[in-house]
Amino acid sequence: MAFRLTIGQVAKASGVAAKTIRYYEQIGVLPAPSRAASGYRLYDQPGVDRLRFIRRARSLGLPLRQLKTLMTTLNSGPPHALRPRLRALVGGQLDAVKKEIAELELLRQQLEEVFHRMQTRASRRAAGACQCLETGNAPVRRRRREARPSGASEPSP
Amino acid sequence: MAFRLTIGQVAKASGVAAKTIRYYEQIGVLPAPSRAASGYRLYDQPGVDRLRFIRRARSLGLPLRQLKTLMTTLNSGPPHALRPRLRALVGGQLDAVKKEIAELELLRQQLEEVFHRMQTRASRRAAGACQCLETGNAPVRRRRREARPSGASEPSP
DNA sequence: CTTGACCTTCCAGCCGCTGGAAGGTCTAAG
DNA sequence: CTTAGACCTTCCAGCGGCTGGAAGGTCAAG
Repeated sequence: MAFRLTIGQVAKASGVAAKTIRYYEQIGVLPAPSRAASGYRLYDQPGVDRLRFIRRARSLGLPLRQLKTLMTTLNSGPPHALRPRLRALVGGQLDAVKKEIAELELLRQQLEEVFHRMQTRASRRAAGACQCLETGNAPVRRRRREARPSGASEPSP
Repeated sequence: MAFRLTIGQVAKASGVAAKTIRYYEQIGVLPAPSRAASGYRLYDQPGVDRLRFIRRARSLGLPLRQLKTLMTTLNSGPPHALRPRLRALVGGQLDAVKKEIAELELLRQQLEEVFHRMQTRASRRAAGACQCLETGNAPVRRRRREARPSGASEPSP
């Protein structure tokens, strides 16, 4: 009994939003699934597995671009060959994360310094440029972009 | 002798790319400067100061949206009033950075675990879904977005 | 039959720039 | 003078990874 899930069901089953699934398909990270007569997408077990894999990989921060090549390679060749590729990706991501942590620690120091300076020294001449932020050459950083919960309560498999 | 700099000169002087300056003006973070007969933008000392302030604030990760309200408030009211606002912004950013560091530490743990598992346990059945990435519910993370150097060699002031 | 939950497609926006095209201006050299 | 090239102007588009919303089709329950 090969089960077939609609996109909403597979979204719940995998913890990936339906819109995101369509997007993954659109950019070629996922292959197009079969369709019902109505045009509805229908997913089978491998489809769900792929999606869970992607979700996990994304939760580790692997970029879709890399995942895309990984997935297309996987769909058209022996699967054992991509173990080392995946390991390299994970290793690269590990390095990147370490680096980013180091950068953020630096930023934190700067912010703490500025914060304390602003507390203690009340600057007098706060003209066109406020001098409370005056030195320092840290790299420019974006503010946190809220990570999606992704906890999606693994349902009954 | 009130000096007037073209956008390229002020870009060098402030360490902010000319394109970025135009962009800041466009979104209302910076007021429109005066223009030469040719249409060239011309910046004066307060203009340069504002730009340096923005650059520093951005280097601390303060979002442009906030900076915009800060700057417009500054341009139309008493400057001392925004010291606490700025301090609140910096404090908020500090909290956000701490939180992000904590998240990244978690992610690093996960990546290290996965990396080591992939080294030791060679998984046999690597079918549609590779099981090496199978558990875990970390929030989704993006890969590092290369921070711009921003060291821009503060020139002679 | 109607309601409402689901599904489809497509287009637009988030952030903070950055690249490029198409054209105007300024400076210095030949 | 012309010309080269470095600068400036505007506008449009794209990066990543989604997410929101519009406009419309489908399906099961009441």
